[in-house]
Amino acid sequence: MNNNDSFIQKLRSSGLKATAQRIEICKVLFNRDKTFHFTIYDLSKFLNKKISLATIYNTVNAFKKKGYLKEISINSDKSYYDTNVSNHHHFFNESTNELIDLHNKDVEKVKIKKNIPGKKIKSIEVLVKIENSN
Amino acid sequence: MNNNDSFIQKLRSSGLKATAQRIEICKVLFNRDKTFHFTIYDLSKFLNKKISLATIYNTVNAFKKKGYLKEISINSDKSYYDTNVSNHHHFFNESTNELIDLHNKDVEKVKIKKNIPGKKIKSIEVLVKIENSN
DNA sequence: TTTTAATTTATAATGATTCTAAATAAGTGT
DNA sequence: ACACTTATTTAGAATCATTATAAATTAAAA
Repeated sequence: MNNNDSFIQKLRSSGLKATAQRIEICKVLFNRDKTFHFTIYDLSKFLNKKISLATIYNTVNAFKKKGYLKEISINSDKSYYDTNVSNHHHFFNESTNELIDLHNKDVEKVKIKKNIPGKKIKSIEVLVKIENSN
Repeated sequence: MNNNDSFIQKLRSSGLKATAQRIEICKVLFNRDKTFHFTIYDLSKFLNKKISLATIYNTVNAFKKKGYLKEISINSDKSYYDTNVSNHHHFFNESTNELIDLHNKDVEKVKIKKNIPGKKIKSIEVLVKIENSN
């Protein structure tokens, strides 16, 4: 089974049609050793005008809904996404607007001593903002 | 010293001219018992069309730069601000898009076991996403 | 009071994202 | 292989938050 086939399976198994565009996007996003942090603009540059911007948005939103991508919470004018959908955290380099993974093992378990009645915790996200230390 | 005077002092002491608009905005933001979480849209509703939207943006940005307001990191189409500029964290109710303070004393100290060479940590923010538990 | 620079403002511009609706293509059944 | 149904793609328009512009106003200093 080659790479494309695995993407086709992945797409079909979640009820998405395996279109050429989605497979192309899968290749950019998931054929990687390390996790990929990106904006729509970043992704569109990788795709090099081969795919319409509307489709890129549609696909990223679809993948997010299916749990293949995760949106990262930072205050920015644009959305950042992460191919690492497991539980983990981030450094955000405010000098370069760059994200760096911060694995769970590198953060001592975050313990919340307050609970909100009638609500349950969905996720706990730690964002460590960093800057040049000179 | 009445309230306005204290705002005038506050503004002047940080090199901002004490304009009627800024004093009006100070009253909305800082005459409160509890901290105030808001968007520009929220604030403009409180000000009830008395002040131009451009001025509201300018002022919020100026106050943020001076450290009177803090921007909160959540992935949203708009920016959220907080009148509590001390070190603390947040719950974000995903059902209602509402923010709730999570004081430092209610979070066990977040310990980061990884450091990025040449960078220093500027802030550590914890965002606890919650939803209805039924 | 005069002066100067900061501020306010309406409006235009920008940029990210979503919407629209027509054309295309995937997957299903024959 | 073929037709059918429905999802998807797409260009372009629309929307929404935010910033820029540039002329009029005003605060604060001289």
